[in-house]
Amino acid sequence: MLSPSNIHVPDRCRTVTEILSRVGDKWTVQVVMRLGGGPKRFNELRRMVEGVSQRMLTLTLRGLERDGLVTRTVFPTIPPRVDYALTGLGCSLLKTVRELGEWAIENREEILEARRRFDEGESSPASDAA
Amino acid sequence: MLSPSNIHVPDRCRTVTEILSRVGDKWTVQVVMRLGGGPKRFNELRRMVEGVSQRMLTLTLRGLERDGLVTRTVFPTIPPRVDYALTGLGCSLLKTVRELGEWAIENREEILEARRRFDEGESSPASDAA
DNA sequence: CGGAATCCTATAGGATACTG
DNA sequence: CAGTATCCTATAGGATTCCG
Repeated sequence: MLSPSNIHVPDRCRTVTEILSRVGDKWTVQVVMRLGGGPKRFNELRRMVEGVSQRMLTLTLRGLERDGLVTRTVFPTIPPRVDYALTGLGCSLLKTVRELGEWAIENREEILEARRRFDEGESSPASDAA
Repeated sequence: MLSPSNIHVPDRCRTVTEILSRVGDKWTVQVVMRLGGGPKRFNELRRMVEGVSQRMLTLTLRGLERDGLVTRTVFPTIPPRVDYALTGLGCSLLKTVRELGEWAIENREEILEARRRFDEGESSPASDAA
């Protein structure tokens, strides 16, 4: 159904870019990954993600909810309780994102080494011209 | 070799987050995808990516080069010519990123519809309480 | 507990002008 | 052509305070 991914369709590019900018933000992926372990409460997530501010967790979850990636369930108890869980769509995203994560882990060392080499070359640019 | 991806290793999380923040920036993915079609010159890329400023293209390419994802080849001619090409590492990233792209394309409509529903519900929050 | 609102700063990134 | 340098603005996002 899809045409081969190596042809350039502007509309698709925009789609991909748009989705990636959501996925690429500072917290979305981490939140999705934690939710991969099952539904979580707000502060539970807050503790798990570590480093996220309350504000950003709220915004991140709102965005995910808006895109149909997580559900938000309110229990009108006192104190209130709110559960967040991945939808089917969210699970499929998690799966894909995990693959990117695997790539990152597998190639971490190679990237870090390339980075070291690059930074070395930058600091002494005349060394190889001799 | 890798432990299952469903256990939480802080170090890995940081790696994934770090890599994703590179991939998730505004231009990296688009540049990598265009380079998937073979080596490109600077202004050639500039025209293909469409919307990218010269400054950001430079920064994006520098970042990719630093991480060992693209090579930069200078031909000391006049006018100068510089070719950018994916490395093996860059190709493997492209492959993974394309999968995320496929996901985005496949689920585009579902996401957009979820978004519409969400925005509707927000604008008339009392409608379902009746 | 689970937010919303406000304030403030750091950074991303665009536009422009200059250079080898 | 392929950058670099500078300036400027918009946005992301942290810290804090208040609320049901």
